[in-house]
Amino acid sequence: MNKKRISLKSIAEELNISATTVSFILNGKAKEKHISSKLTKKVLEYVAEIKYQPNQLARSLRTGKSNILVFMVEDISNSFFSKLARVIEDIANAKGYKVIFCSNENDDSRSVDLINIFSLRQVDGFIIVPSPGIQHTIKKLLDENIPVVLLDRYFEDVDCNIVVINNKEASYDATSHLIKNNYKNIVFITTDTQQTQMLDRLEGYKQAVAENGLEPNILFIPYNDAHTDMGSSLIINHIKMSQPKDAIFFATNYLTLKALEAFKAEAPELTHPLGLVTFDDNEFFSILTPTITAVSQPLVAMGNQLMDLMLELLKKKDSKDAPQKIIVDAQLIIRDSSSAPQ
Amino acid sequence: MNKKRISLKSIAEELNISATTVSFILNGKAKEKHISSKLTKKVLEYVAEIKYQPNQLARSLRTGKSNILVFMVEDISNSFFSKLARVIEDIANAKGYKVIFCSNENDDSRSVDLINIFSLRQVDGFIIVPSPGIQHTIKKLLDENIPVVLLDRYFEDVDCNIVVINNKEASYDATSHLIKNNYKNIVFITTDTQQTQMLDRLEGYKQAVAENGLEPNILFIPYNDAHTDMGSSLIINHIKMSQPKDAIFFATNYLTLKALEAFKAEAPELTHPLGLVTFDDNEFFSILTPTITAVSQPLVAMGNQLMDLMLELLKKKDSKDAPQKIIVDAQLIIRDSSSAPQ
DNA sequence: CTGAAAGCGCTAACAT
DNA sequence: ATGTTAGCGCTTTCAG
Repeated sequence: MNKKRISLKSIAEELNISATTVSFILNGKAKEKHISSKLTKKVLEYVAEIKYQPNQLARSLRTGKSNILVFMVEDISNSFFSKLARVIEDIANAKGYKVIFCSNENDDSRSVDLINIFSLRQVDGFIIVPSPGIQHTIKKLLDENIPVVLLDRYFEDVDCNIVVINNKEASYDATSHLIKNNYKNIVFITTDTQQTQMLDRLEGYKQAVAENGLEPNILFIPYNDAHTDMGSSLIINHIKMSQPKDAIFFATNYLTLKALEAFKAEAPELTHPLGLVTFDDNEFFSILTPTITAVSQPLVAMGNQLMDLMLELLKKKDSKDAPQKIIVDAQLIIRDSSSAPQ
Repeated sequence: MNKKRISLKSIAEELNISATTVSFILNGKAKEKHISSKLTKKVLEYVAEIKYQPNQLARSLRTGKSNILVFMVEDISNSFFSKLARVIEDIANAKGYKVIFCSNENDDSRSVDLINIFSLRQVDGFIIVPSPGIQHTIKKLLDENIPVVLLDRYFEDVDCNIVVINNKEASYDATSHLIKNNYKNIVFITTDTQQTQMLDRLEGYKQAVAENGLEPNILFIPYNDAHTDMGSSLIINHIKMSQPKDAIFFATNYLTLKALEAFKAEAPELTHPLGLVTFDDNEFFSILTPTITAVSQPLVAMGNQLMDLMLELLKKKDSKDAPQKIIVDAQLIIRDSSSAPQ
């Protein structure tokens, strides 16, 4: 049993040629380097026989490329992000890239740590759902000419490639839909983060309400309460106080989940007459009673756009083209929860 | 602006000492190597000032360690796996490891490809939800003394560390629960894969049914149909044919989802009188009508056990201790869907 | 107490 | 048409 790890060198020795030649052949430069086709064939066959696979680490160290991408999201266990992760993973794999996923919890220091750590590993590119205050870190990446695409939200003052949905319009449409169905007091429940996606959704809601001569009714849940029972309590209390109990528009999926859980457990009498619309579709929404109307973000389209952009950046890393802002249209999926009240 | 990338060497030059000394200090070997505390302090301060961070790739190439773990699951967008991923990610990060997630789709060649690719990147350890036929690849990893922990399912003929739940008992208990609640014709719906977790669940069901003098009623869905409409049709047809329409026990979460979708859309009249129990809990089960009884796999406990094992393996990679088989108890969460029929 | 030097495995100018 | 050589940035043995 040959214990010696196979390497370029060991192959070269075995075949009595130089490592360079082997390297050229393996990297498809045989033609270009005028290496005889017999030798090429011989090497290829030998390599196939012993199933040699080059050490990627050494290669990366030398070339500066790792063929690894980072996909940093708020929370990989959130179904929106995990579904999207799957789309991206598949595209990346097909193109020879591996993907590292990580969750930043919308926390700046966590984001910065993760970005630093992966930069040191010579990651080739970043797809990032940025936490509120990491403009500086993003800029640093851009300055170093590292491919970055921002997802879901962005910074006005950072000139970066981004893929987002038309949050404001989608929110406007969803609100208008409720209004058209005769709801008058639409509570908009959102978080208190000052990030673009949430502000745009709020804006769309406000505009639709104003245009129809209605009063806005907005509940801000502190971000840190949103995943806790504190969040549910705030929601339930607010709804109990609202007159008339009419409709709710949730600005993001985890608020919806928290609220539905709480309604079911503690105030089932509230949920029945309420109109409900939420951002982010979920496979369970068509099974719930009533089925839930949702603003669906087109995962596959977004994943494709994201990777198209990224692959382009990866190709021509040098050229400083103007960054692109890609806006994907969300779709309102109308189900029972938003039908006109009796 | 100093364009020169900072490296150990550049620091050494700047400070007029050797790279060796810097390396020792940075790796906490100052004491051990009897380096003067003044020098140590000076270096540490300088390094902090210029925010030097060592190139991990070079370090990995030299040491053979990457501080990266792979977590390979069937499908990262499946909520069971993405929730677990989150638990593992957090523990790993706290211990200085990064995690690469990937989905093998329960496909052997995909699994083998992924494992190979990551081996070449000197990944430190693998947590794997194995596809049916990769014993050989797992054995190869073990032979090379690479830390591997199998999750959810395993191979009888591979001597590997594993973390699983008590599938058979959990399944037996869930079936018994239905029987106790007076269900007589319990359809067990599973996939046709021959993997341990599914076989054990089937076994538990059979045993409970047999002990109570009932007839087993088993529906095998081909794995490749399970995520498609073909799967739903098979289920609906089978239930329509079953007399009496009584109860269903789903052996895995995606079957449940598919079936619930289909029932809601095409045969709402069926679902009402049926008793339902499923493997794998979901946050939406307590919101559905009726709420769904589920065998809950304790994610946090599993994640902890998994990482305990992995970290132990990582520490003493040499010693060939007997592999451990850790069995975590699942919990039956009783909700409305399994209450006694009227 | 500190440094020189070898080497992890690969790539790519620069020979020849 | 193929080989020599010099690194990529780090760790670690061995010498002093």
